[in-house]
Amino acid sequence: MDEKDLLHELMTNTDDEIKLTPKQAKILQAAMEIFAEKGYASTSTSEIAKRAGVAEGTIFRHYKTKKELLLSIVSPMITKFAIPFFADHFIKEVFEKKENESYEELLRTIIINRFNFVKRNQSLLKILLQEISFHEELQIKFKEIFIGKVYPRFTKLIKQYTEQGEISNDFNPNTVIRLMMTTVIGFIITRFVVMPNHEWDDEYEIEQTIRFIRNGLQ
Amino acid sequence: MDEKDLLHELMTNTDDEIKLTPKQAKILQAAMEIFAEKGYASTSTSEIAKRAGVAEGTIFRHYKTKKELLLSIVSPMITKFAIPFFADHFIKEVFEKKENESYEELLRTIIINRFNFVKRNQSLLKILLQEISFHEELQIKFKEIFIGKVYPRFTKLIKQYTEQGEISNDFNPNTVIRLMMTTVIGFIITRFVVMPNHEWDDEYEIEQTIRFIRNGLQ
DNA sequence: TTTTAAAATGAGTGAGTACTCACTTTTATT
DNA sequence: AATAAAAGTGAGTACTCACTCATTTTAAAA
Repeated sequence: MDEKDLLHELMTNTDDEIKLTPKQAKILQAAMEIFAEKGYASTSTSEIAKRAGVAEGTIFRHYKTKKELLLSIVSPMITKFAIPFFADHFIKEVFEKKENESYEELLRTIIINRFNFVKRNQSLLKILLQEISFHEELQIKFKEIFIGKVYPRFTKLIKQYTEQGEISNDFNPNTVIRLMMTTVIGFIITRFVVMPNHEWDDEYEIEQTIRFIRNGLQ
Repeated sequence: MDEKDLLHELMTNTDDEIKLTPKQAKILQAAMEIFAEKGYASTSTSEIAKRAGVAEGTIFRHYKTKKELLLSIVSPMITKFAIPFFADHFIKEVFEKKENESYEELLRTIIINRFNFVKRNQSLLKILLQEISFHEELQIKFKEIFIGKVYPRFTKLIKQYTEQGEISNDFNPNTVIRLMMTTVIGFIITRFVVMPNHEWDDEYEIEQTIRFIRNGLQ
């Protein structure tokens, strides 16, 4: 898992049987591209149909509304981005390191993992960031996953590392979460959204970011 | 300065004479509100006119296009946000602290200063964040100010503090800028855009953010 | 090969859209 | 009070929008 992009995954189910018709896949691909380029509201269904090489009516055969098309593209992104924080399959891979190992390795694993995920799904991240303010369904899904899944597990981890003395207990756990997340997400957004064309030494930046967080919370 | 909001400032010149007609001010206010609520592309000029209590034609008497109206609202925000980093008037206030004083005070002054600025201009920040991806004029203005004004001064400061030993010289100066800015801007965006309704202890969060940056870069 | 259902089509529809312009009202100047 | 300029108006214009639906094409089953 995690080696394919989200769009490809949307097209196949767990047994790799085809779920979508070829035209439907074309529609998703085209919509994703244009939404990322010019935003959901400025994108017309006729333009999507054109780029997908499909009649406009075909879009509405598969998606009742333009908004439903958007949600079918963006919704999975929210879950997938948060998955290492709650899906058991990933937890073993990401969280279950040798006992008492400093959290540096954990931090590194998470950052690299999410870095590569976003690298493969830059357009989707852009669309998500743009549209989450305007569509309540996305906000609800985000809150649901964050409050229900990510936050509790995160809190537990931080308390654990605070007890082990790796994180100073002067910091409120919520503040620790905020600082960690803005640093990591801030890096990823800077890297892929704000300055995607800058020449980055990714390995170096990741290592420095880890150092910054470790020092910062000590 | 800095005690009034940007919109009010747009309405008056330096001598506090009125530059805009009352209807024009109403248009700016209404446009700002609705752009922040539902985004530029989803906002119709008829709706702006309605909320402003004005005929639709009046908008186009003052602004040739809907886009010109957007730019007249958002453009000043870019300059104003960056002003403490280059306008001489502000530099004295923000940067010229006692010599050899640790940069903690500088950091605090900048954060509090920009925090309060955004507090008074939350809608404008939201619009700026939403629209900068789609309007080249805004990107150009941003780059111009950042590369020409903010970046050089920032680099100089960081080199200075690195020589003084307050910032570890293991960090590349550009990486330091990135880490500092994502932490500060990440805090402000979390505070006012992502979770504006959360109960924040602003003073506490600001102090912890300063600590995090200081520790992180040492 | 015939039947059946799903997929795809694209001209058509009514509700907007940004913007114009001939005209009226308000304000400033003499 | 007369004149000119600026501000404001709103019906009208050409066009685009998301979405519909009767019809045709494709693909799978019998």
